[in-house]
Amino acid sequence: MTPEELSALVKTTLTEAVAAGDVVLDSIPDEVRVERPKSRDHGDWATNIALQLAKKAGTNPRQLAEIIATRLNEHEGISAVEIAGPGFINITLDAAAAGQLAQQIVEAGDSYGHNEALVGHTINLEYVSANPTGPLHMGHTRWAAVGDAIARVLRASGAELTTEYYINDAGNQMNVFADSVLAAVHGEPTPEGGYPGQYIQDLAAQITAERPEIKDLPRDEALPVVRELAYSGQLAQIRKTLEDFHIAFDLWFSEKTLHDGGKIDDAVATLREQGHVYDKDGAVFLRTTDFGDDKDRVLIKADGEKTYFAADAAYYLSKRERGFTEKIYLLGADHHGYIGRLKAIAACAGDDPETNIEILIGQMISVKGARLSKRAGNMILLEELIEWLGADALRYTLARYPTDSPLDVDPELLQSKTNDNPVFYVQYAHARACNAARNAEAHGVDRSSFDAGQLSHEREEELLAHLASFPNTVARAAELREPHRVARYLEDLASAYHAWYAKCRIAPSTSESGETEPVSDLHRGRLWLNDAAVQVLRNGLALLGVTAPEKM
RNA sequence: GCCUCCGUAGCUCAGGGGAUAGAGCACCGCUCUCCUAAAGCGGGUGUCGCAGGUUCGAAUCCUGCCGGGGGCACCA
Repeated sequence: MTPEELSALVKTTLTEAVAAGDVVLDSIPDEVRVERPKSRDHGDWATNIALQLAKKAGTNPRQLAEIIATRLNEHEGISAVEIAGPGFINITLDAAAAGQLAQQIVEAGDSYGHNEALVGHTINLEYVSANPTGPLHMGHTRWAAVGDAIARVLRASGAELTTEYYINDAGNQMNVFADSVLAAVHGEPTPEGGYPGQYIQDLAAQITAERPEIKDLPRDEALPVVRELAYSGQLAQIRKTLEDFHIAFDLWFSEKTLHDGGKIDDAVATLREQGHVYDKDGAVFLRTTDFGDDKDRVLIKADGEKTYFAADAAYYLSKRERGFTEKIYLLGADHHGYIGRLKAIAACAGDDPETNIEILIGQMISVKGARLSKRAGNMILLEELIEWLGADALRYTLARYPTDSPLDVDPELLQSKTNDNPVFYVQYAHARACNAARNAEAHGVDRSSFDAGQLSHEREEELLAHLASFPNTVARAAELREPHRVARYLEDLASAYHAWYAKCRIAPSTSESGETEPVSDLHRGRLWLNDAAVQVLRNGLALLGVTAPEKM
């Protein structure tokens, strides 16, 4: 029996009690929370439902708990129900009812953990969106790892999701970029305010190799060509780095297409119709202060040029037209000033800024002892971090912390192979479990039958309870956009696995006289449980984009 | 000045209004003639920054203060 099934059972019980007139309640909550209590003395699962509803039911919590407990106790699979403290209901399951879960997990396979928490939500998730004027650096890595993990938990929770990378390929910084590369093509120093860094030289060399004639073209003819080649070269390199980080976007959205397609004018017109646009001093403003922004924002400058803000608005409207109910933006802490104006865009467009748009701000990260890149001036590059630390360790570490806390990555820790390095601890549990299964098979243990009641060891109950909590963990991670919960969960699960492994042997043992004990239902049952643990460790790591090695 | 995030064990950090606030590290022991000891088990640690408030109950929610990180553009 899973906690979800138990929760449903408690709810049914409550409904029945109301129908029978034992309890007076206007409404029954949609969801009854069933939790794993901290202390094992408090049973397998506990609910505080009686504490929550006592006042509404016009009774005291213990009395209400008593009514629920009596009815609950009659159900199959429940071995004990106790009322404790102010009115907690503590529930203990039959070993067989708890053990059944192992088989359910194995049968569910990769889909175990998938849930329906976000069914019906059509979500757009935009992240990274680094300018294509340089390589990805450390500032982008956190959102790359966390954003992709969020995407995975959202999908696992039933959301319909599109992930997007917004390419800032219009505007002045592209001209500056092109100027810088062109200067490098001619072997000239970087222009004032241009992009420094060896990568500009590299791009120039690449372009010169492909198109040697560019060097001889007049400047105004060379510039657009260089611009296009440098842009596509840099973007390709960004995509390659993300691929190496095991990240794929559904859509690469070009800002330029907004300009070229007249989408910005359309957006201004739409916002004007909504009554939020005004003209002043020759410029066109959006009255974002109506919705909490600290100042109105310019859409079109007095010189007729469209601002980045105008493109941001047009992009938002594009997302809106494409039918997304929730538009999530992942931004670095340096962009937190954008919250007000982006929310205001949503409000001006007629959306609810509380629900239709979400802006997640990630705090800064640093890496101890990281060497600054020669290639990119003062930056630490994502590609170099991947090469140095490995995609698995990097992704896991970045996804392990809530994004609102600053993070200092310790490379030495990431490379250590002991249990103070969480990614190795979890991966090792998986590899160890795979090895245990191979060993058991070699000793003749098979999966021909499954007797759930065999899994009655204390460590088995503990492991089963952890395995049971996985779907709820995924659902919570998705609802709160907090994938670090999955990582923390995996560490707890790995710990429960190691503890079980130390006490409960899967393969039959050999006595001192050299006789091997016969394979029993206990061995088979444990192999099923081991399979279930392997499955959940793998599924959890997959949500973080981390591999689950079968051997280490 | 305004906005925003943070403050929990010696360190790095978890913690969904619930029971005795938890992990890992560090420190001290113990456990491999059978599955990976890259592991497990035991040992103590707290004015949850401070002060009010909400409630049956607050590390958690609200307000104020103190301390620290980050940010303010007709920039891109």
